[in-house]
Amino acid sequence: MDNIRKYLNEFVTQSDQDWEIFSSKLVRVEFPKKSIILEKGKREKFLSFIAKGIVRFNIPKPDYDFTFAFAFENTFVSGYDSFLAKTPSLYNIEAISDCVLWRITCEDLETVYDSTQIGDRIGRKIAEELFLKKMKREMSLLEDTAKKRYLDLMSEQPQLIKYIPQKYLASYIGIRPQSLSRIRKEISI
Amino acid sequence: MDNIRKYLNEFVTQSDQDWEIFSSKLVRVEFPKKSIILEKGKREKFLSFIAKGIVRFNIPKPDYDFTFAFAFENTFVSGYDSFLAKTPSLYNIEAISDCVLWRITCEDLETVYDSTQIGDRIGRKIAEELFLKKMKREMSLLEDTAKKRYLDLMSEQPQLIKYIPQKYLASYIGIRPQSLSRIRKEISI
DNA sequence: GCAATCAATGAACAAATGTTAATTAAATCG
DNA sequence: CGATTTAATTAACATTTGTTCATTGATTGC
Repeated sequence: MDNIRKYLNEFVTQSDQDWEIFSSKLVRVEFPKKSIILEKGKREKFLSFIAKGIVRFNIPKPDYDFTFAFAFENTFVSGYDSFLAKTPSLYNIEAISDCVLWRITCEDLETVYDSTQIGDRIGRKIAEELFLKKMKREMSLLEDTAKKRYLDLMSEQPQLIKYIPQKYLASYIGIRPQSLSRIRKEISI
Repeated sequence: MDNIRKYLNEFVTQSDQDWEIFSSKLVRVEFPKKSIILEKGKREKFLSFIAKGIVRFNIPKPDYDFTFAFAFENTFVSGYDSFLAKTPSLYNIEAISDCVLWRITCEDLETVYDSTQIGDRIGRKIAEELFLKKMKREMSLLEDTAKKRYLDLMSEQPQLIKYIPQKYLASYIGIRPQSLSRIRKEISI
């Protein structure tokens, strides 16, 4: 749990008391590789901190499985839209590798928001952080070619390329696996 | 200013006292069509509510002008990344039509965050709202064709098509103006 | 370890979008 | 209004990505 506090401290300093209120709600859960952490159609009930592992956000479709995002160790993950709007999730969240999560329920988080000085601020900072990430991604999706997105991903997260199957990477980049193969071939030449 | 309070009330009910603290900081500013509200390279100092008009987010480039987002009446607008991280803005914000904004400075907003019960909650809700929008957009950019994005935009915001030059719409959709012309031609047939 | 399954590659052709350049239409400004 | 500038359209060709299908490579589970 120390990592969670460390992560939060980058955003905002909390009193020991507030941290106690928050951390007492956290529950440790393990998910084996390929298990589904959040199922499409169900409502997200948790905000989770990834202590170990990698997850993907995906929409299973008749023709193919659409992966649009990843989340990595030492970050928060949630079906945030479902969580916030209390609507059924539009996507799955799936463990790519064996994962360890620390989770807090929606209701408990509301309690934290209401009963601590700092709850809303943490929530604000997390939402702000998520927004900035999506904004960068929006620009990349509009401006860059698939090849550039792949090269960027390689240089920014080289270790991930090893653990994430290429078909998921391809989907994330916005192309088909065959096209990613083609790009990889070009690059290596 | 009533519209601002109305907008905020959809997120969170505020006490009259909190509203007074917040609204007393708001300053009305007009921007004529084509004027620059936030200049690339400068730091965003305001959170603004659009009382009237439409703005676009753009990056001016040697070869062409890249528009990646719009903001409309009765929503908040800001160079939020620059605002939050206190870094130079990566883009311009420009008035597409004559605009009326109500602005609060970064510093005043911090004061509101610190001196009201509700400041962080408003900030959280705004950031959450922005994040959800970007998430929907991410999926659309990955999944949909340019034609589908154009048709969606037409059905969701039909009035906008009238006011926003097509070259900006094309950029927003992720294609060149020539390609948008081609798509429009196909559709009308 | 082997069979079965799934992932990655490769090639040929189709579809979508980009690029360039010319033409027409619309907006702006005196 | 008329002249000038800017925006939108069109067309021809180039490039990128998608689609289909076959083949090879890697994993999984018994």
